[in-house]
Parts: sequence; C-alpha cells; structure tokens
Amino acid sequence: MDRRQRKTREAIFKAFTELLSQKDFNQITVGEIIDNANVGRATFYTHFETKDFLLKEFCEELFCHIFDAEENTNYEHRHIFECDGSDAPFLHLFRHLQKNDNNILALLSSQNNELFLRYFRANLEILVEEHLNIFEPQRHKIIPLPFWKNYIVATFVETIRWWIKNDMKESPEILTDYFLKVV
Amino acid sequence: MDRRQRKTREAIFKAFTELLSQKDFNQITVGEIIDNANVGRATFYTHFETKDFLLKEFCEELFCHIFDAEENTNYEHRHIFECDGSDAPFLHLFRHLQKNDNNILALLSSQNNELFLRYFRANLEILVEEHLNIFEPQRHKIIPLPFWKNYIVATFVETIRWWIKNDMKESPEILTDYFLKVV
DNA sequence: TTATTACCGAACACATTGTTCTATAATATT
DNA sequence: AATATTATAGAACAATGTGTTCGGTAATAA
Repeated sequence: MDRRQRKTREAIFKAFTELLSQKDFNQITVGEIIDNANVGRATFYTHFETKDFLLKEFCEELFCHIFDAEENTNYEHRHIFECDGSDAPFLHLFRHLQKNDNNILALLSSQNNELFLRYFRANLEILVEEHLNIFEPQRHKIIPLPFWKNYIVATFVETIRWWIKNDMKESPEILTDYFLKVV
Repeated sequence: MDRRQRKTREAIFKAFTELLSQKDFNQITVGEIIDNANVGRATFYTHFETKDFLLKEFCEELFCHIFDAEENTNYEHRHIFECDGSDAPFLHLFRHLQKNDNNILALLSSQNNELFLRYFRANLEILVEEHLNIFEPQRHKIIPLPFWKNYIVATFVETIRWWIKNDMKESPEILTDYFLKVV
C-alpha cells in the first residue's frame, strides 16, 4: 500500500478516535473528521464510502487486535496479563477495556453505536462459543443453546456498560466475579 | 385541547407508527411523516420540537399504557390476560409485546433506537424494583444491588430482542420460563 | 527520469432540518 | 348566530451536511 494512503488512513482513524472522546458517533460529521485529519474531502471518500464504513473498518481493526489475542493463546500479547483458569478470557477483556485502547469505551457507552455493538457482540459470540463449558453445561438441556449463547453475550456486554456508566470503580477482577456469579 | 390539535397529533403518531414498520427511526425523515400524515411542515414543528421529541412523547404515551396497567393491578386492563403468581408481570409484558401494539416491536428490535430503549428500561426498572423479591433475594448479599437491578432489566430486554430476532416462535409462557430460569 | 497515482481544494447538486410568513378555515366564545 | 381566536396549509427561506466531480500539484513507484 502506498505510503500516502497509509498516512491518510491513519490520520483519519486518529481524528476519528479523538472526536469519539468528545461526542457521540452520530454527532460527528465528515467535515470535522477531515478538518482534524487535515485531509481533503475527496480523499476521505476515496478511502471510505461513508462514515458508517469508516466505523466498520475501524471496528474490524480494533477487534482483530483485541480478540485475536484471545483466540490464539500463545501470543505474547496474552502474557501482558498473567491470568489462567476458566475465567481468563473475560478477565483479560475487562483489563483490556480498562486500558481504554482507541477510545473503545466511548463507543461502548455512547448513544447511537449499534453498528459498533453489533461487531463487538459478533466477536464476543465466537469467544463465548469456545468457552461455553465454563457456564454450567447441564443448563443447555433445559434452555435452548441459541438463547443461552445470546444470554451470555448480552450479560457480558451489559456488565461492561454498567461498569462504564458507574465510572469503572470496580477492578477487572471484581467485575469478572460479578459476571460469573450472575450467569 | 382543540379538536384540530388532537387530530393533527394523532395523524402524526399514526404516520409515525406506520413508517416505523417500514424502516428504522433514523431513516425516517420529517418530510415523510408530514406527507403520510397530510400535515403541513410548520404544523409538525408547532407540535414537536424535533423528531426526537416526537419519539419521546410517543414513548411516554405508549409506556403509560403498558406499564401503568402493571403497577395498578386492579385495572380492568389486567384482566385481559388471566395470570397470577410471581411471574405475572413479566408474562403479562411478553403477552403485550406479542400483540405488537403500536409497532413497539419495530422500536425494540430496530437499529438506532437507543432513545426508545432508554425509556423502556427506565420503566422496566421501576417494575423490577417492585418485584425484586422474585429473584432469589439472598443474592443481594454477594452482588451489589445496582448491578443486580441492571442485570435483571438487561436480561429481560435482551430476552425480548432475542425473541423478536428469532421470529417470536416461542409462546410468552415458554419465554417467561427461559427468562426466570436464567436469572 | 518517467509514469503513475494519491492528494488538495474548490465547486457542485442534493437532501434534510428548522424557521418565518400569509391567507384560510376550523373552533371557541359571547 | 356573529365574532374573535387559534390551528393549519403551503410556500419560501437559510443553514447544515452528504457525496461527487474535476483540474492542478506533489509524492511515490518503476
């Protein structure tokens, strides 16, 4: 990829991230993004079809970073936090969120972010599927699996949202504890 | 209130409801609403400050209808469905949703409806607070009450969303059963 | 060195929002 | 029933945002 393209792309992502910390996704205009990124209007639209596509690609890069490390347990990434046991992936995610990479918190807690949440949940579902055995497997007999999976994912997402809404006072460990206790 | 005002207001609500069954809230324009309602542009804006305020008032009327009947158990409204026992309010709500009054389902399942969901959850929280004893009260000792309340409300909402997404194949009774089993 | 390609910036058409105005018709008041 | 009040329609308007087009310029790749 042309060095200019990379530069432009990164400038747009950076401006986008910065704006996300100030206002909700739907409040952000393309005009603001290109101003902050110092990029021409036409240039923006050669990179991203619309503002929604920007969010889409932004999410894909972000989740690739966060979730791939989960799935591939022998990454060095995983060793940032030394955690083992069945609750590891969830604890790890909470810790990641606490660091607030790329203003992911803004996206998770803000209004009008359904596109982001959809991606987040899709990635989470893969993770949950691999660790379903954590959650009392015998329950699958009395409750349909699709409902159960949706329930776990939703509970995890809502736990995070509750955490953010309450200023993230709890430690990732305590939050993991709450989460595992309710499910 | 002037009869003309009532007529206009109802025409706008009706057009709004109809449009909601066709597209997401954010896709609907004021122009479409006033066309479907046969109402002048200026008239719309004398009734509602913005499109968001329309949704707000729409929600308030809707929730007043649905939730007030819950809180006041001696309404005749309640006797449409004969249900008793501790799970009654939740079963009752599921039944209400199945009837799909005012396209409430469109609002619950569609994208870009966070405003609606916020109102829905706020009303739900009041309901849950009154029936917290249903959900194993001893849990409150190991999990903070605010987390617990948020969890119950979120689980209920997500149960409904799962239901809608899966074409509402399950009966309200079965859904209530699933819901109570997981929480 | 040359050809390619991305960029800027300005201009543009288009859609949507929310406001303001006047004439008209429905309603409330007496 | 006559009069005053008030809501409405409809059109025009400014303001804002979206997405496209185009020609000149500069960075990159060959």
